[in-house]
Amino acid sequence: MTPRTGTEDGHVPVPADPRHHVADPRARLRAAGLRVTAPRQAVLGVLGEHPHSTAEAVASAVRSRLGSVSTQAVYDVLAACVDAGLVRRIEPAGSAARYETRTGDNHHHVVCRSCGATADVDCVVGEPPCLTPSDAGGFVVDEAEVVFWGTCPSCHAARVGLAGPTTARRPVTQHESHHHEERRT
Amino acid sequence: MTPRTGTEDGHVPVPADPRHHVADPRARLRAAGLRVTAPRQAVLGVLGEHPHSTAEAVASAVRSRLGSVSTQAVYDVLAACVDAGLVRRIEPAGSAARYETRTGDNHHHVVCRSCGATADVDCVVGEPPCLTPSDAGGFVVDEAEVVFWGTCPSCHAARVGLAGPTTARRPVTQHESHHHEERRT
DNA sequence: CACCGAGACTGGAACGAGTCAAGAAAAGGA
DNA sequence: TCCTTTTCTTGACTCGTTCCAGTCTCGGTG
Repeated sequence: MTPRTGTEDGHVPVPADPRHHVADPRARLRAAGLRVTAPRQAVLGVLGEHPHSTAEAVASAVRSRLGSVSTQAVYDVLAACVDAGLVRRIEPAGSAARYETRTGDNHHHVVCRSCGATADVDCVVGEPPCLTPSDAGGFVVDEAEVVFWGTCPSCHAARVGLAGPTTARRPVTQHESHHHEERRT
Repeated sequence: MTPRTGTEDGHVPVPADPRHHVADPRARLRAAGLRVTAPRQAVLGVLGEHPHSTAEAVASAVRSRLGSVSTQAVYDVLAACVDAGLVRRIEPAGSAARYETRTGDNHHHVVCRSCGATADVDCVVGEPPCLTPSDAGGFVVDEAEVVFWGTCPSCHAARVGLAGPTTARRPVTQHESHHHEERRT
């Protein structure tokens, strides 16, 4: 994800989007039976603009809107929203958890190995083929989660035209984010 | 840290032999060009017997064989083996990393939501259908990782016993009960 | 429209899983 | 065997996240 610096404009004028995906946070909170508070609206707003943000990224974005919000509050809000089904939490290996407001459809993700950028991928072949493992060893499966690993456009470009010095790119992944796998082109 | 130029790249992948996870640890280590040490043999041995173990589980199992081995040594060994392609590391959301000796084939996993038990699942429809997302948003994808979430046989039985059928699909990500382990395909 | 209680936030400490660094101990080729 | 290289031991430390206890506030009620 790209935590751009300039953080949004104070309020979202309901851009008349197709679904209520990007609808007014207030409305969604109410609909979910959750209290409407500033931190919650802010969190939903931020996530709407920057999907796949980490808790910390959300926290700082929220702070830049509201002034000061405790980290704990952000975690609480996120947890509450996840519980209520307003937010989905994904946890790609080797990085902190990321959150997004697109719920309901079981879409998947592509994650960049080098910078951690994440993008949505609609369900693979149209229908969920992955939902039926040939043999689940007796498990009762209720969800299939797919993560595609690869290289995002910009990292790929950087790598191809490389020879470039260590221009401080965005070291998004602090933990071991490089599982050198390759093979299989 | 971005995987900048080279540094620790260029490891020589071991010719993946499907039977490797049954072979003598010593032989495998040699074949991979790694030194043969007691901790390493023990780690591979343990993983052979208990696939999908966490680092901590491996550590304690190894200790019960060798007496005393530092946690750090276990992490080092695991990392070395992963690098050499002798061990694969998986990291299901909400639990610590797990390791297995079955490498080479890109198989997937089923994870039990309530106890964390993990089992292998052979690639879904025979061939990897998941490897080709319809639209990867410009990403260059090189691997697809699939995790099936559900309930393992014993947890399922337990649940059915005292409540209605599995209807509640809530994210049970609490620290799962310990040492509830595997079952093979 | 002030009141009140469950449910939100605050701040700080605590935790689990891993990583880093420096030195002691071995593995194995010469 | 000796010596170099790699591995193991200790122990401090980071990160992301959670737990706790106290304070504040949303929003339903009198």
